[in-house]
Amino acid sequence: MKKVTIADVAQHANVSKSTVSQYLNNRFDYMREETKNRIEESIKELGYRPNIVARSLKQKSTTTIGVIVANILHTFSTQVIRAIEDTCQEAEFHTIVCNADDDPDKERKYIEMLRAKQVDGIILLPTGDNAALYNEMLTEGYPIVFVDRTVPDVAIPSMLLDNEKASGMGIQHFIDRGYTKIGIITNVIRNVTPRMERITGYKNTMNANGLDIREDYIKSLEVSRIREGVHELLSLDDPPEAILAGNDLTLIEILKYVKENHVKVPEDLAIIGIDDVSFAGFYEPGLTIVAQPTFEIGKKAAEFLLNKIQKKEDQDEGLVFRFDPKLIIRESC
Amino acid sequence: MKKVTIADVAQHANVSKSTVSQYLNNRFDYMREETKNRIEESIKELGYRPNIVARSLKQKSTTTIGVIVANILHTFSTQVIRAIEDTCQEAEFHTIVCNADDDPDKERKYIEMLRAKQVDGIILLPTGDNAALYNEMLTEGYPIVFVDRTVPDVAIPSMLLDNEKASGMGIQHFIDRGYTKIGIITNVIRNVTPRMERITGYKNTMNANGLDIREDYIKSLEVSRIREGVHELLSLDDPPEAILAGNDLTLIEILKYVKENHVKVPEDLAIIGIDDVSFAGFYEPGLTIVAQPTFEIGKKAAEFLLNKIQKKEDQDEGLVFRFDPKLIIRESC
DNA sequence: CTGAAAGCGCTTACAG
DNA sequence: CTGAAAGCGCTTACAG
Repeated sequence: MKKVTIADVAQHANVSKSTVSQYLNNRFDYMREETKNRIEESIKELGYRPNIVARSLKQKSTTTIGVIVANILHTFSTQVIRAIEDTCQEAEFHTIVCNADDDPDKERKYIEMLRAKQVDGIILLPTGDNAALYNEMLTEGYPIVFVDRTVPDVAIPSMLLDNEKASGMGIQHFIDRGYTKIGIITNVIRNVTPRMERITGYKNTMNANGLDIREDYIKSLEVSRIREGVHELLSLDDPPEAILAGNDLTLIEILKYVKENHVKVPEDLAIIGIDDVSFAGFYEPGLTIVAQPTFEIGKKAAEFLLNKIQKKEDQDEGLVFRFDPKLIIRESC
Repeated sequence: MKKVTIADVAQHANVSKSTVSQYLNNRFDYMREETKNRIEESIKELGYRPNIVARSLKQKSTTTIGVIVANILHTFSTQVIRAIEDTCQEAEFHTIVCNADDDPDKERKYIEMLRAKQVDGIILLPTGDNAALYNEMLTEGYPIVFVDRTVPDVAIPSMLLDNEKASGMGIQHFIDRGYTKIGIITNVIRNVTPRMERITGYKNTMNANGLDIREDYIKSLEVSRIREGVHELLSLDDPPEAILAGNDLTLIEILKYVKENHVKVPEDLAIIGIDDVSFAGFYEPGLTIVAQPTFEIGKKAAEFLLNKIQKKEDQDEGLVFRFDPKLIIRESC
């Protein structure tokens, strides 16, 4: 079963390799009908399949992009990946997905590998800790876009949620329902955009409604410590009656606590989460959620990158693209 | 910012391209320390990054494998993908993941594309409807393994759950808890291994316990019709008191029905699902589940494929590898 | 210990 | 309308 190459087809069809190549690339302008048919038949007969690696080497394009996510465990990441794949699919681009696992070293390694593989561009949900490397790619003009986060002093186009608005929406909904003792829990990795902006949104909205900000109502913890955090919050003399979960993983930890301690939602504790988790609708009670437009975000990121790759012209109409969150009201508040 | 190639490094270090190539491939046996250092420095100075596409063309290996899943919406698929990626990662292989969306045409197209891209092998969660194509790859000796399903008359190695045992375990647990009126719902796409085997397991276990099999307790429906199916089941004169959900998507539909109709679990209806969904633990009540060893399955598939790719020797000690399910008892039965 | 040369399978000006 | 030739950036016998 040796590979059949373009040379075999050429020989079989009694034409030159060039002509077969023209055929493969749909340049029929100057090709006689008869030649065309002969080539077509030879291809079928020999079961020829073009070698894209060879083509890539010559054309300097692999029609493949890389996607590196900081942490694949987030619903957000998987949904964005899906959107990116769908969008690339339409443009006949392939994607290679890598999970940096919140580890900047892994991230760097993946960037190197993907570039060695000559991917035409990269979509990065950055860990944030490789600023020098990011900037290097930027100055080289290598096509890259960020998703979910921006990085200080790195002017790479970023597609991300309007995080302040997102937490603001959740908090405002609590307040509209009459809650005033409202806490927020986020999970901390590094000082990363979404978490900090969400806390800002919380504070701003509390202020705007004339409510005091109590630092002891604000918790930033590692995932493994969130349940403790909930416990501490609820053990306060004057505990919060509502909690905003900063993302899906945080929400899940809170729900685990709720189950373990037979907390009644929303009677004992109202809950709103950011990120529309799969079970929000049929969980009992249905979970009120601030959803991210994950599909739009992924789609925009992919389109932006593909544009950059395909046309050389600059399209950087902006650097930071903010997307609007959406409040989905169910029963947990 | 023109690309620096091996020729540039060679020139800069004052050696030949061959020698640089030796260096890159860690063949230091015959290289003077000094040469080595010179090359090393030149690489750093020039910021040289080898072009893997060129290497792949020459070596006829891309150190990349393709993974095509029939339907990415299943928890099973995403978990298996994760395991495959982790395993490949260790072997310095990359993966390209494609979602066939239960569409045999898409599947065929992906297989063609991946092979044109010269991936070294493919892991397929087959739709099942491309038997001719599967067999073609088999006879060509192209490295391929199946996961989750076998396909009639296609002798490709397959890693999959012991499905009969899985549903048997669930049914036996119902029976052990005193249930005798037990139904099963699966979602139907095509006549695909897991679904059919799970129904067989159901029947066998009922029989083994001296219980009659009622055909009206067995439902195979499209996802969108499952809620109706539950309704029909529970509207029977003599309705089942326990239902086994054939997979995660089915389980979710059942839970939606439960919520909409205020069914009490397990008092009104005991439930067991196959596939350990993310929320099983903190859902109220905790969901009793028959879990698949998704990580093991994915790992085994990847190892098997990589073996086949790397050593040419045949390792087909078997054709169908069955994995044991595990019952996780929580509160829904 | 190192280099010259051929070749992997394509594409692309260019010539005719 | 079609072909010969060069080249993409590597690797790999082989020669010395």
